[in-house]
Amino acid sequence: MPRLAGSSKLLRAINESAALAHLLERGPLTRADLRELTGLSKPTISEALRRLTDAGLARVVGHVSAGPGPNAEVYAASPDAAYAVAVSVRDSGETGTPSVAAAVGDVSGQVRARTEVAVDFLRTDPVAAVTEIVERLRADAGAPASRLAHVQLAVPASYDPQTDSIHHVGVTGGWNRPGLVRELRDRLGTSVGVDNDVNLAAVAERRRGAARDADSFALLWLGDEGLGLAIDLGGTLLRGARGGAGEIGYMPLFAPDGEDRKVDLQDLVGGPAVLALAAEHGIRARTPAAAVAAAAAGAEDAAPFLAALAGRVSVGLAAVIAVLDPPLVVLAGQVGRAGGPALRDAVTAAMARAEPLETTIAVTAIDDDAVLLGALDAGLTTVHEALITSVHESTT
Amino acid sequence: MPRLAGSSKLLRAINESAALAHLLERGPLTRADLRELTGLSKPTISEALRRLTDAGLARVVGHVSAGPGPNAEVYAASPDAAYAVAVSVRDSGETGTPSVAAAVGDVSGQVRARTEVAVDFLRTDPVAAVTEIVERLRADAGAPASRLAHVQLAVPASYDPQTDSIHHVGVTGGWNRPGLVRELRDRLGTSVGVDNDVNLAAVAERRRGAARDADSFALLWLGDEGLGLAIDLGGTLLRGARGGAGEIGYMPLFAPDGEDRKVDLQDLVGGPAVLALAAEHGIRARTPAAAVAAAAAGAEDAAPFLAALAGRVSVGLAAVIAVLDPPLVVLAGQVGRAGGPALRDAVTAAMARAEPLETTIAVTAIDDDAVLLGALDAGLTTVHEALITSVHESTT
DNA sequence: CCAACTGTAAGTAAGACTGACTAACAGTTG
DNA sequence: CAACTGTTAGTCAGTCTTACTTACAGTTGG
Repeated sequence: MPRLAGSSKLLRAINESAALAHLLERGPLTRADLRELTGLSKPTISEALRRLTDAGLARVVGHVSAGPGPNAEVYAASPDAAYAVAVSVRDSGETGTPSVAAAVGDVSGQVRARTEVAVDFLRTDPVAAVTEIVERLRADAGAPASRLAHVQLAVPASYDPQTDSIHHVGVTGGWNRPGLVRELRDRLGTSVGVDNDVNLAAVAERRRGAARDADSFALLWLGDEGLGLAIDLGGTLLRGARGGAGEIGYMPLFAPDGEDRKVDLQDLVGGPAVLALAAEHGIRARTPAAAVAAAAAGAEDAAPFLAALAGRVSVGLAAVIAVLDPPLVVLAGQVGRAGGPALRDAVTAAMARAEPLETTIAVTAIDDDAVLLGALDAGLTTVHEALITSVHESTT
Repeated sequence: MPRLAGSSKLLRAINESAALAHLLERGPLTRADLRELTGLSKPTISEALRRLTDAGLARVVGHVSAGPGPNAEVYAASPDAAYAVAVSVRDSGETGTPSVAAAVGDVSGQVRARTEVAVDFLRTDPVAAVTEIVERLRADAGAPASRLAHVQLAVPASYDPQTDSIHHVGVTGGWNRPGLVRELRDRLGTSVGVDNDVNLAAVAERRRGAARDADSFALLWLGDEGLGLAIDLGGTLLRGARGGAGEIGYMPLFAPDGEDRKVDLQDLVGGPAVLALAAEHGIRARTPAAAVAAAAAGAEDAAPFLAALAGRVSVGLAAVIAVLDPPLVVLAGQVGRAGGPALRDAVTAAMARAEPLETTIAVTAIDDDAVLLGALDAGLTTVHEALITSVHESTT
């Protein structure tokens, strides 16, 4: 419910925003398309487009001929109206120094530059490191600093916006000092978003992956190291009170007549546990993902291993399904992806044994770096919204 | 993001809606108040109020004198602009016939009539029974049929709007035939909402109970019979794919070295389980709630019983907290209410043992029929929204 | 094969209409 | 008398409708 009120200026702002929003969401459109979409008259659409072009937010990108008559001009949101940078920070194995992946995208969604570097956060301050990477990448993409609108960080941790601090950091170094994000914001001069890496992978999954048509879904991340859960409810991510939703790695499991064994889900399906389980079944590999990939590819005696793994996964999923009842669960992460359809079928079978299953299980459909792409998607969405509301305000 | 566009008519509609929305949410207001809230000018506010009054949606309810000058007129949304009826269907024990509670409320939130009857749904068709109750109650309240805008049903079951069917019904009779709600809608000639009783209790808890100031919260319903979970995320209830979110009674519990014992949460904290646990500790009572009430009141040897019960409750809550991370959990239902602060403290202690607890545990603050009141709150909210959008449309 | 013609659609210009704002004012009350 | 409520009059902003100009595609005739 918009509790909005105002005079004719508001009207112009609304109409102009609507036009821009359609251009951003649906791509290039003619005046006639916009007329159809907004229900506005020809002169009004013309006026709105004129103002948007003057403001540098839209431009003519071509002409289209549809039968007799003059060719209609095709308008699109200017790709270089604004840029977003995504930075994905991750622990690259227990020994290696953390690696940072980053990408710049423009308003049209195009990736304009991309990089990956190793950073030792024990010796480098996160703020300095991130600032430098962002600046270099922006320069590489040829984007003017004034057009850099948003920086989206992905961290293997949870972020609590209320206290502005990052918790459960899986990365070494000064990441968990409070106020870090504010500092970054000040240094970069842009808005800065921080989110859990698994949450951002879910964003990518919704945009371009297996969850494209899902109403809601849960994404279970089975990584080489940790595991995590992202919950997408109709396109909105559930983050929890302190950004701690989906921290199911720490979910204590119930031991019925229980001497407290303190078993949690991480002990069952975390990377080391998967490796150990594989070894028990005679499958040896360097990483959990490799072990699962071998099994999925049909190594001898693979079926029992996959079944055992699927059984463990289903334990965690049972809780998720009982609480949330998502129509779709996507398996992702290095291990999830490696498992492919074989793991998916095993999990489906394991779940069906416990209860009549009405939840679809799917495997991630993203081959690239899901976290980085998701962060970019999220960042660009933020930029889109900022542009739309900026139209609102500039007209005031 | 409003993808709204239009001409001056839209402007009028927006402004008028905004005025009505404020009247509905904040209660009686003067023109000056509305000017402040909407930012509109005096003539515009006057015009909007004139139109709302003409449409029977608002009226002058008094005058207020604030210093010199004429006394300002105080406007309020007409209480009798529309009515909502809430109907709560529940199983009253295993032997008794189901009981139905119902109430009529007006736009101002006032309860105008209320009733409670026993209905044998084995012999009476649900549609006929509900229609009759609604009609009688409406007549009792002196509300004209044309003004009855919405009927909200509360059922001890989950409702799947996609298939228009009610699942897991705890009530006997023809409740689970598909299309029932559509039928009811046709018969009553109003919009009809159906929701799980625990969800609706959560609505009441948010409006007038322990969760009034919470950002989000989970409500754990410990009833004399079943248990349930409602999840409120910033004022929106999470319902799940097929209305099955929060069906944690069926959550299978993990047995570590598991011969499948098929233990679920219902077996641990369902009514019979609570009664049995009480008996083990030498506490005998007719209902689970009575047992817990006795313990909370300080019956001898009560502490170990409460601790054991709290331990079981914490098993279920651990899963909820791991998945959702709510800032607040409210214990409700007959057993939860009976437990009072004693149970709350016991659960808090049990939870703190498992992990550093950042979640507040509270006891319901609603003494009346939470489900019925919540259904009425939900119904009236629907009515408010309908009124606001009707203003939008009537101006078109 | 080319040139002119015809019908259709894109975009613009002009005038009418709607709604909100400002400013001034009449009426009330402490 | 001063301050405040609510109305009236006039103005301004923005969109709509209608009519017009211009451009293009396809067709027809030499």
